[in-house]
Amino acid sequence: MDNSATRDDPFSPSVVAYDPQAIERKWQRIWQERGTNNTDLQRAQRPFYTLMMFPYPSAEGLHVGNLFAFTGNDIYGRFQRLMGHNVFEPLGYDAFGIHSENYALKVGQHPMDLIPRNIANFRRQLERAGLMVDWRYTLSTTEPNYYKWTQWLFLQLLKQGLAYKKQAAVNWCPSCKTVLANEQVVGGHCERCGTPVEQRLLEQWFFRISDYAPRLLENLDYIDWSETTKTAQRNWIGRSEGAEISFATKDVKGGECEIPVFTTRPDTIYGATYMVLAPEHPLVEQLTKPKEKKKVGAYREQTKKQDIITRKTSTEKTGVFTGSYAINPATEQQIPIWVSDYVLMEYGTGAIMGVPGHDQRDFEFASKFELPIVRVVCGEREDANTPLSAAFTECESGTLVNSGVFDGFRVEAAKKAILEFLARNDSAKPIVHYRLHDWCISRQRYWGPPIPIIYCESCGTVAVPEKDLPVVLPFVEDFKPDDSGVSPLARHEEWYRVACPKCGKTGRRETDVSDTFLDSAWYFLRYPSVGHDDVPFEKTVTKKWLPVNSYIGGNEHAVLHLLYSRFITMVLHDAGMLDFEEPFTRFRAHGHIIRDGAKMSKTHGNIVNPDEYIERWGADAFRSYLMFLGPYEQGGDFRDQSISGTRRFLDRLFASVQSMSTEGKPDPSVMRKLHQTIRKVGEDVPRLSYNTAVAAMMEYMNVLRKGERTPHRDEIVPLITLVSPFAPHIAEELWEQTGGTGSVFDAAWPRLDPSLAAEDSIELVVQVNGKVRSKIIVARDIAEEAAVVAALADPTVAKFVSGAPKKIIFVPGRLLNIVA
RNA sequence: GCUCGGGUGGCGAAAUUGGUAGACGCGAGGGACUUAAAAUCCCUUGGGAUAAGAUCCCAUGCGGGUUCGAUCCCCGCCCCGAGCACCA
Repeated sequence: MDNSATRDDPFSPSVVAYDPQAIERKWQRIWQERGTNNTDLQRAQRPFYTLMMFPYPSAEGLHVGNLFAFTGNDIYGRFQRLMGHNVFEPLGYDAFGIHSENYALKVGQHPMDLIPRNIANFRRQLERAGLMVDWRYTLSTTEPNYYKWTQWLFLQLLKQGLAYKKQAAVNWCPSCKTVLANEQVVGGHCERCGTPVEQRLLEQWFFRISDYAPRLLENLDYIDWSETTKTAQRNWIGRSEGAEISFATKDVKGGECEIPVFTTRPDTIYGATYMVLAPEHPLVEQLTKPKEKKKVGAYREQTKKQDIITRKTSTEKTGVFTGSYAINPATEQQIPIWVSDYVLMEYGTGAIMGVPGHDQRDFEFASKFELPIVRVVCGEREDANTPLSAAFTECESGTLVNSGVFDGFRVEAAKKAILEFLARNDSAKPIVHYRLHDWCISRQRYWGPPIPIIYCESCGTVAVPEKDLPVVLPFVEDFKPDDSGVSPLARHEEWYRVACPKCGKTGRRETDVSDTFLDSAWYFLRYPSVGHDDVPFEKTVTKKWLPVNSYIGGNEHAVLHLLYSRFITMVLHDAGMLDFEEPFTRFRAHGHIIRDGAKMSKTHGNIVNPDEYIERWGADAFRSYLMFLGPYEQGGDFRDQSISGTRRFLDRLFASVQSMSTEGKPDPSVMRKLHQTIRKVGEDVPRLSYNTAVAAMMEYMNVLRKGERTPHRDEIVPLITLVSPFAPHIAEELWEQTGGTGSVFDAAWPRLDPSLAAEDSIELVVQVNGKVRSKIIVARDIAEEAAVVAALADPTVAKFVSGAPKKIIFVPGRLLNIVA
């Protein structure tokens, strides 16, 4: 749109048209000069901390997805400020990690050069978007005075016994000879060269998040979070109640041996016709009979080679027999012990009882290797004697068969009874398992905070003393991962060769860096304490500002980032450093925007560059459009054409203020609509119904201008405040023009007068047999009898009613239904 | 396969979750202003019957059900999106 014609029109010099570029520049300058967006953290009376997910500063610049997220947060924050809170709205950069590193590799530049440039560009774009960010408290995870405390955090976990080292598999590309992150593995193949990915075992650092599984799960019941996010976390934590049952066996040397298995279906024990161990199970070695050694050994080698993803997704069952047998504690029969990769070492005990009749995976395995399939549960409409063609997994309708004394028990009762029966000789106990496994924080990479550990020949693993932090990530020219399987830092002896802090002998630094998710697991604690260089988070300021009051972000972080943040907060709470254990009081997941029906991507060529749109339409119109295009929590479809709608709305708002009258009195019916709008917007914004809030304001604008009337000052001034969270620049300008003092954001939200908002007559819907036949205007508080009389007086209603009505349904103030 | 979203005009979407289906916006059509165009302003805009703005019928992915009344609740399907994925 080009409004230069109107602006320069010599025939209407008195009319000043809305010029977003000029207004936005002006107010961004004023905000900066006056410190409008700054929050006095010490003196704040009603602190309110709004948090948005900090972006990864990519070289491409700000994505509309970022802006969609930030604008939604900003509106919420600005609204809270208008409601009288001292709002703190910080923003920083999540600049470490594989993303940045890969991009740097691709363009052949160093991340240490690249990142500051990207951050500067982001900062410029973010300021143009008109966010109420207090930039004095910004941070980047790549700054040594930030990651110093990330390393400190690692040391705290180490101290608590929550950090430990173990062997774990990583993705390995044999062609590129490098460790791959999960996102670099596409369908089991290396993203870059297409070679099938293998597993490699490396010593890595882990955090015991699984110790916190019960608490991470239980607290979900009381925190005010989007249900979708809570559900995702519940599934990820994956609590299952079941039993651990021991199967007795003899090892190759004839010694007694017990193999515990985990099952959620102890009721099906009579149908356990074989047993399976994970290939990595420690007992495989001693259970494999000499003549099976070769086969089993080869199978274990083969599964080790397979990459993690194809192993987990292949449907064809494979496996080998060990030659040994175990005793089913219920039937006391011998059952063969197999090894198969469909059993995972990470879950349960790494061993299962095979119940092919009632588990589809076991059914497939048993069918393939011709193991006996016994039915022990029967559905209501089933014949217990017909052979199974698939596993019968229904629980509710099942009754036990072929299960000795338990025949006839219902599944739920049988679970309990069989468990009690087995517990008598200690071969079973009830147990709860979680699928959440420990958090691997080691990365064999360059672009991250070095893990603060020194390995000493005589002292072993030694923590870097806190006074020596940060362990600064050195600038190295060759940061590309290589075939060594360890971090590029391991090529720099001058860096890793250090004296042991304990004994002074030669030591070697840990050369792995930590996971980016560790950087982001505590950044919200840091913001209010930026500037306190001697502590990670300062005591009084933390007490005042945390936990975070409002956090709005994408659900793609529902499990990783949000769960890790909760875990870290709990750990710090337990260490006595925080007095709360949940970091985010309220969390809302926003949706995602697509464009012209497709996800935005380079290949589709439908990426929106915010700069161009802000240039063309103004930040205010662009922000408002992003909020208007669909329900915020669901996202929506971005269409270029539609932006003109929100822009026109702002044009009209601007024009109406220029031409408003200050004489006479406001129209009572317009004032009624105004108060209805104040109510509607005030209700919609807190629940993130931004699209309907904008619609309500547009509707009011239509009322204001209906029949080319000139709006009165009192009718329009409150609308400026309603619009301000969405379109802050134009609101400030109009606030100033209408004689407001200071910033509109330091004024108050318009006071709602419910009596002014109330209608005295209403449109009552009249139905006959549930079909709308008429609408009659009646007093708001009309009684049922009077309403029936009025309705029957209406000829179209009367037409459908013959004789006395059978029934009357009356919804006061709304609807009357006559059942004839 | 499992879990969570979602399916409503030409399009993005509303409907205070059992009470007027389609608010608001885009687009489209018509008109005013203009030499003209753009911009702006006004009117129309789910489909059908009808001389009609009166009135009636049909319509919220499909098929049933509950109810005076269903976009909303229940049962059985189909499609789209996102995430998880051999978790015993």
